[in-house]
Amino acid sequence: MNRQVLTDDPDMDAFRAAALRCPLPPAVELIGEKWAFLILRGALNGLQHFEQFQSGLGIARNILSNRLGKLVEGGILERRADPDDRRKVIYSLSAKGEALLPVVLALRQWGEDWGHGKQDIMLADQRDGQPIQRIAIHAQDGRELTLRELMWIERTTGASLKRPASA
Amino acid sequence: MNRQVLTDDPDMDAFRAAALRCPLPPAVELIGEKWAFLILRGALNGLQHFEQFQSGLGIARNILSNRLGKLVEGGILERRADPDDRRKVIYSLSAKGEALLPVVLALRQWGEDWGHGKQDIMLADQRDGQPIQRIAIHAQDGRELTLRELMWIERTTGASLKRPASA
DNA sequence: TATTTGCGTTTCGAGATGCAACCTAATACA
DNA sequence: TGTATTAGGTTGCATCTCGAAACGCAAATA
Repeated sequence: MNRQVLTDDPDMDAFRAAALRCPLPPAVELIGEKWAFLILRGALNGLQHFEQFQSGLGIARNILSNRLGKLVEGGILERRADPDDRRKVIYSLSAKGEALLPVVLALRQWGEDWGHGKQDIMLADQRDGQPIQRIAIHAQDGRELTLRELMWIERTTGASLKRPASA
Repeated sequence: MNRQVLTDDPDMDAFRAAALRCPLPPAVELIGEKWAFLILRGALNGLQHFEQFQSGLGIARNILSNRLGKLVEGGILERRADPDDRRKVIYSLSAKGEALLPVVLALRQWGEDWGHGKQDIMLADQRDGQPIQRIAIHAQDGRELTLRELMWIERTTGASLKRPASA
């Protein structure tokens, strides 16, 4: 009964096996969706209230309500009443939500690189006002790496794997 | 007729104005979707054929067909006939598609950090077998920066902005 | 020639989405 | 005080998308 379904393709089997423990699908389930991602961007830019998201993003109210709920449920946003105006609700990023900044920034950068419009504002270090570095994959020695310069290794042993198997 | 709708909230107006030129929405339109993202992961891991994606991801055939088409249309995947077997079609990443690796990796890393399962394999530098660095936001001097250490500046002048306005 | 494989398309029911109208509590205004 | 407005939803309904299974067709295989 606990027999594994195997194909004649060892790569596929490896892929499926690895996919079972892959952190990506649950993450995608949470923010891999148009509105969730745009809400996240809004929150990173300081939007806090229902009406701000609604008019800022142009999302339908019922969908916004649903998405905010899921993001809160997923621990990305925190929901609390506004002490200054008890009609209002404040949605703010949790630490888990703020940790998504590199993902959003990497995607923004990709969008700019590949012609989906360029912003005339950019992020900078508050300390000296210098723009931040590009987001990239770096080797320990600091070199930038591309897909073809990478290999998979086992976390514990460091042993190398012939083929990739699930990001 | 070309009158702009203004609210009484200047932050919101700035946000909406910036959103019009933001590279994120088009990017999200392309890959900000459950299956598109997982197809991308598959492609980064060497999946090439329709049947590989289908059985590997467990996606319905019509949806897979549709998503592959959109990814090709969006320039992320390239579609060509397999010279060795003309029934087969090879979907391979374009340069534009490969450039999404940091996005996928950043999200995988986030998933691992926040308890959505940890892989026992990791990416390493082919040159020395050392694991890659974490993906993060770096200042010019190399320091890692968090959301609160960042500010927005104007790209051309370097002038600082009081408030953030669209990632 | 008959069968299998690869890559789709078609069909159809279920669920998600978007819009507008409505609701309720808290606040602001007269 | 009474009335209007605002914030944050919910409800109803038409439409769109999704997913599973069946079907089609060309190329490969037996």
